Amino acid sequence: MVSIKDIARLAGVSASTVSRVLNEREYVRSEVRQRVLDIVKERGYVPNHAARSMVLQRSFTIGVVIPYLFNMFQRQLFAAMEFFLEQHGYKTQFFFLRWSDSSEQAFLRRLKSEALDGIIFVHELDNPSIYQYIKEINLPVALCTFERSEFGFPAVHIDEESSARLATEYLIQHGHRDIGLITGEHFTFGRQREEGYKKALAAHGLSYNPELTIRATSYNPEAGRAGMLALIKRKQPLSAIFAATDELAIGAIKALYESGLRVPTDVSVIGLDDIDISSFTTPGLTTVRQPIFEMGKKSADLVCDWISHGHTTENVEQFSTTIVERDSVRSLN
Amino acid sequence: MVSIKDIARLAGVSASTVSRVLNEREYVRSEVRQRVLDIVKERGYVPNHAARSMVLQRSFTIGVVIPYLFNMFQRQLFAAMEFFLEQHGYKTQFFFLRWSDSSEQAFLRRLKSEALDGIIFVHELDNPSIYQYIKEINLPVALCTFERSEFGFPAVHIDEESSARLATEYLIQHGHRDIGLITGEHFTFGRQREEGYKKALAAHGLSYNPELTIRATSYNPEAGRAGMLALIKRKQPLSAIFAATDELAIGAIKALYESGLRVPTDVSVIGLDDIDISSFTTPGLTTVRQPIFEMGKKSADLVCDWISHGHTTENVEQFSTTIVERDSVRSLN
DNA sequence: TTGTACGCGTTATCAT
DNA sequence: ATGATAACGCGTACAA
Repeated sequence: MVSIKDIARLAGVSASTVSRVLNEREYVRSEVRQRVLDIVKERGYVPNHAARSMVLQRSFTIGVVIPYLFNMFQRQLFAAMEFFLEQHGYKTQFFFLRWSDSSEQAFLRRLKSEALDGIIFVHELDNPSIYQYIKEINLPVALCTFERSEFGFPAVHIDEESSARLATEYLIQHGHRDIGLITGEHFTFGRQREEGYKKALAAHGLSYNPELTIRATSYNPEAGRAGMLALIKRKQPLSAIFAATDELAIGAIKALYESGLRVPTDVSVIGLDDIDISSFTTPGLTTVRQPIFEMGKKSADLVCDWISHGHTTENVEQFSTTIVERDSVRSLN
Repeated sequence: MVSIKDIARLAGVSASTVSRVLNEREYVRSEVRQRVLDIVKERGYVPNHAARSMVLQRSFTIGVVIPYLFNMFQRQLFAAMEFFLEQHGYKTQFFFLRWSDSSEQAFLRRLKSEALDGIIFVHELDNPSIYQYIKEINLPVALCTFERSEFGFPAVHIDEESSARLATEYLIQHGHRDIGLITGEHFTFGRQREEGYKKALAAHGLSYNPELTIRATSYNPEAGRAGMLALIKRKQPLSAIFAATDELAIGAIKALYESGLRVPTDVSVIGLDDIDISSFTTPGLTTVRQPIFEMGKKSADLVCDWISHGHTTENVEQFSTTIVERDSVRSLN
């Protein structure tokens, strides 16, 4: 492997000079600069990453913490992040976290040993001690799709409750009264979306029927399918379903068809997220859109800003959501 | 940041001893060992990654090269890889490649500066010079979902042609004669799957109608939808479609419904890959299954084996594929 | 404008 | 069984 010393020797200068050239500092005669550059190119020299991070005490790496079984929504999110992080000059290191304490502990160890320059959380942690640790060492961080105001971290998110309310009210406005909910028991957003559903009901004088709520252990299609099947078994009057995520909705639609119920003829379904695949389901899924790409960009910007300009408090950005009308909701009016 | 020297000082020993304890080498009195371990734990010391890689000349990192817009099949694949790579003690560094030469050049630069211990390609490269470079520096590598026998790299893949033939013959066995193909113009596997389709036709005395073939610019649902729409416009007799990937199939089904055609009543559809979502489409997608998880594991094993035991030639593993019967194909018999 | 010397945190080698 | 020292490749303060 060719090192800075090799280049220096070849160019007849010292390593410091090569370093100066490479880092575009002043005080280098332009003819020397050119000679060095030529040799660098000729030999295909590239600075060693480990050595740089050691002396600079920086890793040029930003960690992105995501669930091990990331869903399609998160997939779109972190593809966007990686893209913008690279534009900012950072490598992206993904941390796939399982929903367990030991997994979080392992993450903490890796965190310490890798000297990350910053972190983006796309995954809400169970254990607040990790947030606490990050705050203590003052590590630049941004939260994406949730927030924790008690730590004062920059965050980008949507108003979960209002978005869920938007979805539920769409159903109500289309004449639905017996509206079921499929959400998940984990994560704050699942509870917030449930809350939005209840508020929509209350605001329109509809009573909340606990028999119509399913709290799944996960947010994927399989959980949606199982949840819907369980809901059907309860034999409550039901004309529409609000699924807290699009993946849940996709599973619910599947279960409905398996049970001989057509969507939206017999039961209407609305989701929340607007993942890629939602426009390709049959029927197309009516849902509430989160601006995924923009949120990914913004969270990348937030960490990078913190790294270069220091932490400016009060930068929690709330993105707005909109209804995307497709074909999974029938109007009863 | 607490370093090995701090621990040494605190324990009243030298840094070498701490290092020996941490790396579980012999020649350390057990009482000293215990004292060091206690302090390490108390201070939460974790070895610095950059320093280790510098002295060991290893990064403990394996690069995984995937398309920037990875599909759901690849997503499942590299989640599996990350899992097994971590078990082998390696970090995973993802390289999202765009389909362009400049993107490949940028990859080459990163490759040099990061001193990877190995690479897994889940993405076939356009430019053979990169494979050439890797071969020259003898960097451990494994190919996943394709192979390049001219370089003698270990690889795991399926028999693309036979798998496509399997899918097409399934259609033929169910009485279909007018069978369309939607594949992609990029990547070897797209052409191989086309070849399998043609061979199946020929083997059963069916003539190949070029009007029934669509070569999309991509392999995602949107491309499948556009391809199917174009195919319908040609107004050829058509009772079934072989889509070269499940994502293509999902888009094709969508287009069919949009055009007032029902699946499988009017047109049957079969895919290839068996991605997660395929069991949740309506109707459930009949397809050919690639053993995704096993392939991810095997390719991780292959690089790790090369790293630890050197390159054993002739380790190209071909996984077999099987038909997964769901509801998107109608029997005409 | 350029070179020398040192240090970043760790491990391996050699001496004790 | 343990410690001192050199080395990995780079950036920077300081000397020249």
